[in-house]
Amino acid sequence: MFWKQGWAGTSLKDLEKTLQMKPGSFYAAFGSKDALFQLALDKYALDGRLRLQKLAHQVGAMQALQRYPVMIVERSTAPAKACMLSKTMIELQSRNHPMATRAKDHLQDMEDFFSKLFSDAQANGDLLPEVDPKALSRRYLSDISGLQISTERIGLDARPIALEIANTLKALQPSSS
Amino acid sequence: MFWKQGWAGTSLKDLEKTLQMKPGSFYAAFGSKDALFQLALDKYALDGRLRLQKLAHQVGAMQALQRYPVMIVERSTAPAKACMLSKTMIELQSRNHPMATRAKDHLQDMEDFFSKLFSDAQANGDLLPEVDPKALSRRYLSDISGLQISTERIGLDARPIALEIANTLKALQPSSS
DNA sequence: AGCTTTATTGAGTGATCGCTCAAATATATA
DNA sequence: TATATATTTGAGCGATCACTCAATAAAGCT
Repeated sequence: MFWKQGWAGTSLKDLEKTLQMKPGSFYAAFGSKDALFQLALDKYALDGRLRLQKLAHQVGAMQALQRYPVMIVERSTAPAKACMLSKTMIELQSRNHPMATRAKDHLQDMEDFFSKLFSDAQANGDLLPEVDPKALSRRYLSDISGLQISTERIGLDARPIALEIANTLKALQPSSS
Repeated sequence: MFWKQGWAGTSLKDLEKTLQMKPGSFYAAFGSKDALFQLALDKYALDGRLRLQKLAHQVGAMQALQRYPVMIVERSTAPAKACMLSKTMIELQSRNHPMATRAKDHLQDMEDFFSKLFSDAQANGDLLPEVDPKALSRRYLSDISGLQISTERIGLDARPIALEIANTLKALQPSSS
């Protein structure tokens, strides 16, 4: 619900209804709205990382990074298309809300994780050695962020964008593979 | 203020203080919070379009589209880095708020305008004829959206990303220029 | 100046916000 | 079963939300 509706867009009444909890129970269990939001935000970041990690383990880092944008577009079960980390940062940055900083840090973690995967890909010979993993991961995260914004535009088919991002990576593979 | 703080993040008290208006005057002048928001949103969309249009008139369509991402990153006077249209869509889509649809439509207008500029560039011989302006503009808007998200990440230097987006376009120019 | 029209004022509306806490209920221990 | 501990309940707190409107002041017209 936080992911879909954002911080301000989710009221305690909404949460109480969904969780089937009265105010008192809610505060006994979670402490505050912000505390639950942080749980949700951290879980979002962790789950995303685990999903990519698992995929990389199955099909290799380079393949995983190419499939990832397509996965994002096609995942229909998600409560929202846009990234919860980006949404949170965008929504709460101007209020100097602690969750904005936390979201920003999670985005940095994502970038670092992408960078690690690109390094792995290089070690496997699936990515040209002259490419800088740090620079590429920064660009890649930016592309993914844009893709997720685009995916939120109802009526627009974002799949071609996802494929183009994937193809850009494919072009960075050694020609033999 | 709406651009920076978003719809929910901007209260009438905030607006009254900044505009130096009492509630009555505010409602006499604008009708409602939503009405003023729409004025701001439409002005944002129009101004952005005019800025790019002017630039295209000065240095040509292809040059303008290459400078645009760099402009976004370097513009320090703007109240926020991220695009107000994206922010609005992201914030209000789940509430089925009319402004979300309007923001989405403005984004589509932007994409169409980009497409027109790419067509102009082709007509001028500044863009390879085999490129599809519609597909390119869709990807370009997505890249710009991602860039704007990245620019919002304080501590991160987004200029390299902007330059990479520009360079991607440069690679689509006929080799002679 | 006198009158009409227009604009501004700010206290106050009901609704909703996140949140509290004493009372009621359920669970665990003796 | 009797007592102690833990949990749930929901009315209601002060604050803030977008917004209204009768009273007041300013501007325009003859």
